[in-house]
Amino acid sequence: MVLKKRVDHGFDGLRVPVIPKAPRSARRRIAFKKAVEDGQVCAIELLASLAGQLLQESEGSASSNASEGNHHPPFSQGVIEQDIQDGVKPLKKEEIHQGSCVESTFKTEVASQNSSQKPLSHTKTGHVSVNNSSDCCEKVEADVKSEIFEWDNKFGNYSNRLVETRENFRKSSDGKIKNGFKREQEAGSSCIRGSNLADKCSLEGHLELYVSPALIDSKSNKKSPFHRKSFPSASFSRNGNGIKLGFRDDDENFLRCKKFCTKPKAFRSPRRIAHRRIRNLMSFKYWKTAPKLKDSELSRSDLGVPRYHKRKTCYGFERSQHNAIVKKRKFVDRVSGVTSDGGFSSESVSNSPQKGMDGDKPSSSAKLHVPKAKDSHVKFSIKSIRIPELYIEVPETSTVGSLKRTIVEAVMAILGGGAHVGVLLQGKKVRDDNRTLVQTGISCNENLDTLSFMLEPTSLQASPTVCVGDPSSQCETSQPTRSTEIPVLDSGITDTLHDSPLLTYPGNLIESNHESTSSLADTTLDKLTPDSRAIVVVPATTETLAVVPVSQKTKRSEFVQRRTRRPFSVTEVEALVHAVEELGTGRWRDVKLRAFENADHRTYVDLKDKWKTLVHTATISPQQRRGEPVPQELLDRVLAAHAFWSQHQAKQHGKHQAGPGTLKITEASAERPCVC
DNA sequence: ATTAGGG
DNA sequence: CCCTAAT
Repeated sequence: MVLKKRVDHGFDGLRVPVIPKAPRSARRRIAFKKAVEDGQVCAIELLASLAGQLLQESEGSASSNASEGNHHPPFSQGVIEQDIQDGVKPLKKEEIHQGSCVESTFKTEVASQNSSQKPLSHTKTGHVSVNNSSDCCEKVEADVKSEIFEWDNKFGNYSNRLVETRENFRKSSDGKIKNGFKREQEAGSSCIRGSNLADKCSLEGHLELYVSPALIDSKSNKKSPFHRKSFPSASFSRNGNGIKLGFRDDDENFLRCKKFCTKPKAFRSPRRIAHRRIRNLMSFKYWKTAPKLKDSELSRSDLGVPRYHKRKTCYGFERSQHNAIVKKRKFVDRVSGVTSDGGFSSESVSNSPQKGMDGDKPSSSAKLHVPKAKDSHVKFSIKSIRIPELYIEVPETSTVGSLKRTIVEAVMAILGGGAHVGVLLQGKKVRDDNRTLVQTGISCNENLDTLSFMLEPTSLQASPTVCVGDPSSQCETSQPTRSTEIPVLDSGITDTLHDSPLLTYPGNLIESNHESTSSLADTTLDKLTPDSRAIVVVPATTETLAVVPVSQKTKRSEFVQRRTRRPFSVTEVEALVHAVEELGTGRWRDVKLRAFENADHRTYVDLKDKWKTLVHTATISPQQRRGEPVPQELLDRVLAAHAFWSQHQAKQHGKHQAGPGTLKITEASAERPCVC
């Protein structure tokens, strides 16, 4: 039986990488188990990180015991609203500590199919509270309601009924809490493994937890007070009952998924969802008021990505210059510690030579050099940094140069925003930033090979990293097939990392096109350092690009730039007018087909818009008009046609029944010669 | 995927 | 041109 979990309604929020579900293969299962045991997969942490974000603002006022007043978030509505308005700042894990608690509601929906091909659906809703009331105790309680419809026999106990369970995860610790939360070291106790949330819903692939603005769903979207409020991916709104958490697995197999999505109609195509998600993430509106953004400079282009999708229609690809889009990314990573969150990681820390940088800036991936003698410095030199695969689409006619630029921009879009670097040692994430390298063990030879760095979204710092460094094993475990990277930097350029532009291209790499200024030159190491803003990593759920960098710093990425302006020529206007005269307004697709069939850069929307402006132009005085003047004759026809079609709803049916003829009669004087 | 409108 | 909502 194949199951597919559903994502919620076009959610556009921060998605936190998370809980890998128990893999199927024995081998992976073992690896998975290990991950759990190693504390790399812990529900509490996950929830905590989410909770922490909320706590950020209300930390002080949070009640100390979440188990009480279960259904009442420790935050007043007012606080939350404030939150949203001001934007939610990414929280630091350190901020989540004693005395804090958080409650969240979650909803999981699973669409599946049983042997008889009947659609199944399993919805879980519940309330989760994360409590960290003391220095050494973390507790997660969850009331879960499961509604199973035609659940598969395999899960027999859940067939056609409502199941309510209470799940408690408690983590009493013996150690101190570091960085806010300590990881569960005991397999099975409070880790996700013991959680029904994961177990029962875990299907295949990898589970992922994300926060979603509860109010933003397919329906309420428009009216949602947050609709125009814009909030960063890291923010989330809540309804009366709290944040909405969702668990879902990755779309391991899109095709398969597609198949199921057709079933429960309510289940939207994942791709669509992703698409929507991305688009929303990219929507400038949603970001401009993002919390930490100092200014609104952030332009769409900064968000570099896919809105392009929509244009990828038959008329599509109009991007003339940089018309390339990063459409999606396929994870095909079999190596590195690419995290489930799609973060990119440096795969290799190779031993590179002297060129290494000083130890003071070990920010990015690199390789260490064992300190020689007295020199207590550890030198790192980056061998390469990888990023998840970016699927780029460019017109056949684009030049190699533009392709290069496109790639550069794509990369810059990701790196430009700054990312946080996670350090992984022997497969485990080094969470304590305050420890010294020596203390951490990043100074001995033995560890060199197991040291790796991982770029991750700053805003996710507090969240657990599922996939860790020691790539070979664990990564594969939780995230088998994804992510191929584009080597951003791979060479012995190690030394340049420091003083000069991070990405030093061999000069010729980028053509001297003016636009090529898409500089890598600006990408200095600091951009990779922790202070950078945020990068939203949208798990490669579907075919969409998974990484959406978010940062005002990325001014340059013209990635998803606005299409280059292409004023309509008189000839085009003529063609448009002619077509409209015949077809009328409201049939832009036909107009497109008829008059701009081969003008890929003119979409029917463009034509419609142009018509709109033409009408306007024809309405205003000649002095007010701008741009290449349009013959008055044409404008007259525009007005005539506009007037005509305004009356006769052109909409309806085909061809020009009463079309042109009538028009000409009516507005004879200004009419164009003839149509047929 | 289109259409209709607002920005 | 862009962005969305509604079809």
